[in-house]
Amino acid sequence: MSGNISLYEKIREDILNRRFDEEEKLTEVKLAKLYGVSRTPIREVLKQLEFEYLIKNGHIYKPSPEDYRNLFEMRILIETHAVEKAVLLYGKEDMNALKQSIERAKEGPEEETLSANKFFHEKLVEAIRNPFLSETYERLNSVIYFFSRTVVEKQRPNLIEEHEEVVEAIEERNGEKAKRLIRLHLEKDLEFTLYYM
Amino acid sequence: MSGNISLYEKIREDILNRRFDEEEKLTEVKLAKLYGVSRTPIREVLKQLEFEYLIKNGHIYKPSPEDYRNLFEMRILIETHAVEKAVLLYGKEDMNALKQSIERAKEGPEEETLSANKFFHEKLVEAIRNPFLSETYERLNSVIYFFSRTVVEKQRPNLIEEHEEVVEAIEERNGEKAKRLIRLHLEKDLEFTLYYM
DNA sequence: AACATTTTAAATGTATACATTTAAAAGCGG
DNA sequence: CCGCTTTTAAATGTATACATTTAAAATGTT
Repeated sequence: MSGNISLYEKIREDILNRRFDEEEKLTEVKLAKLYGVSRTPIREVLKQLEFEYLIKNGHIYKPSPEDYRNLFEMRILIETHAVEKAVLLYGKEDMNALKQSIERAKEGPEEETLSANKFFHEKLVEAIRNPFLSETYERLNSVIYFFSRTVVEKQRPNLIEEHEEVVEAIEERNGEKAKRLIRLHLEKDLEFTLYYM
Repeated sequence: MSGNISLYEKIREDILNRRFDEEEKLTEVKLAKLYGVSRTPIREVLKQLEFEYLIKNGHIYKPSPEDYRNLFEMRILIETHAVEKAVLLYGKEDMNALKQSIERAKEGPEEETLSANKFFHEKLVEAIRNPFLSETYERLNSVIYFFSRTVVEKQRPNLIEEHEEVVEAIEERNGEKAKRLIRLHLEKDLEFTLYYM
C-alpha cells in the first residue's frame, strides 16, 4: 500500500512545514506522546534528523549564515565533481533527462518547478556513480530543500537559464566551464537565500 | 581521569584489532552480554559504527575493491580540496607542523610513523576550515586507518617522499600541482593496499 | 533585590519485558 | 533426494520501568 508513511517521514515533514515552534525543545517524551509511540523509535528518528542537519541537541537546527556557507561548500564540492564526471559519461539519454527537467521547471506551478529542479541536481550527482558520495549529498537534502524553496518562491532571476548553460557546457564536453557554471549557480542560490533570511 | 574509555571506543578497538571473526554476526544480545551492558547502548554504538563504515547489517563491513575505490574517491575529493585551500591559507606555522610530522614519520617505529602520517593528512584537511567537511572526512577514519596500516607495514615505496613533494607544491603556492600530487599519492596508497588484499 | 545553596522536577540514559519480524530448522509430498 | 510448507527459535522492534544527569524552581542569606 502507498499510504504507509514512516514515523521518520511524518516528523521530518512536520519540521519542514514549520509545525513546531522555532525555539521549542523537541523532547523525546513530548514527541512520543504526540505521535503515539514510545521513546525508543523517537530516539532513532531524532538521530536520523540530526544526521541530516535538521535537529541539534533537541532543538530544530537553525544554521548561521556561516554554517550555510559551509554546507554549501560541501554541496558545491560534490556537484562540481559531478559535472566533471557528466562531461565524460553522459550521453543522449542522460542529457535528455536533464533537458526535460528544465522544461518541466519552466512550465509548471511552483511545486512542479521545485521537484524538477531537485531532479536536475540529483541527475547531475548521479553521474558520480558513487553511493557513498550520493549519500553524503542526500544528507544535505533538507538544507537544499529550504534553499530551493526560497529561490523558487522569491523568483530568483536566471535560475532556469543557468541550468541551461550548465547543460550546454556539458554537451560541449567542457569540464572546466561546466564546473565554473555550476559553482556560480550554487553560489548565487546561496547568497540570494541568505539575503532573504 | 584518563582511563575512561567509552563503550563505543572499546567495541571499535576490538573490531579494528580483529577480535571478532570475519564472518561473525554481531548480535545486539551477544554484544550486550560480552560488554556487560544492555541492548540499548549497544544499539547506539552499532549505529555509530555503521556510520563510519565499520559495520553493515550486523556484520563487520568488508568493502569490495569497488567500495574501497568509491570511498577513496570521496577521500581524494576532500583532500584535493584541502590542499587547494592550504595553498591560499597556510603560513610558516602550519607548514612547519606538516614538515615536523614528516620528520616524525621518518624516524620512529611503525606506530610513530602511523600516527605521524595520520596527523599529516588531518593537518591538510584542517585547511578547509569547515566542520561539516571535517566530519565527513573523519567518517572515513577507520577505512583510512586500515589502508595506512597496510601501507606502513608493507613499506610502500616513496611514501614519505610523496608527502614532501606535496609540501613543496604548497610552498610554491602551486595549487594545481599540489592537487595532482596528493591525488596521485592517495591513488598509490589505494592500489598498493588493494594489491595486498 | 541579587546571589548562592538546596530542593524538586524533568529530561536523557539504561535495563528489561513483551511484540513482531525474520530466518533457520524440521517435517512432508512429490 | 529435492523442493515446498509449517514450525520453532532467535533476532530486532517497541514499550515501559528505573537510574542518573541536568536544569529549573524555590528558599535562604547578605
